[in-house]
Amino acid sequence: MHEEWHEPTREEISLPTVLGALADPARLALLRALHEVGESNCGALTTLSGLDLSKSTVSHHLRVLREAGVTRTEFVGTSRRVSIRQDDLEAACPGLLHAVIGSHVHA
Amino acid sequence: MHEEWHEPTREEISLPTVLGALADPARLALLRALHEVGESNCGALTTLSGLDLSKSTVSHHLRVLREAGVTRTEFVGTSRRVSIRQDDLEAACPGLLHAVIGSHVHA
DNA sequence: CAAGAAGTTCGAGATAGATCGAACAAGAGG
DNA sequence: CCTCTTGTTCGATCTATCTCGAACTTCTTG
Repeated sequence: MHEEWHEPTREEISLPTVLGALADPARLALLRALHEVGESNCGALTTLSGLDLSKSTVSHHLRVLREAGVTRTEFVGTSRRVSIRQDDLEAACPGLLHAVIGSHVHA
Repeated sequence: MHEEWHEPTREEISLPTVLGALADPARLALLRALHEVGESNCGALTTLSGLDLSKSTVSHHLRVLREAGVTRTEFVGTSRRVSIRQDDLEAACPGLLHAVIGSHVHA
């Protein structure tokens, strides 16, 4: 099979859900790493973000981001290409991504 | 007693905590009502926001907002004056409040 | 002072979330 | 075909969150 997963359409993106997805240090770290590098696969992203979490946990976090509409995930062989849905996010929650990514507040 | 509660200083405000505080429809509704009216007390805020929640639940949500550094709460007799810490929030998480309050994404 | 009004706190119940290891699926390479 | 690499899914566990009603604290007011 491996039909793509369900990712919300731009109109389906909901602010509380997005905020919930971002309200976790691990996911924030993943998102920032992703923003720096543009796009990446799960393993590289884990390393890049400096997280010490199991594969399954990272997979879980990436799923939360994906299902909130924050990221896009494409199949590339046995790997995945993850990227930020910048345009959709900007349309749904103007300014939010920038505020979160660019913030100097950490941890 | 009734010394004021502990509210985080501007420097203590953390992005994940703020995002967590905002990642709830009820708190988002309270915050929007608060933003419209400038400042208010708990009861009026409950009415204004159109929420159908018990006093204790609203008290809980306002506590989460307060402890995240999003709102300020002052004692006024037996009532409370709640307001948004706009400056501190803008300093700690630039653009975030505006992105969240001004968003056209609902529910 | 007695009543009432405004909130808080506590304890309980239910639901959601984070994390892991083990088992699984599927492409890539020899 | 066998094995390695990448991720996903499942089940379990632990912790946090939402919600309420009941009891309490403090002011305010008759």
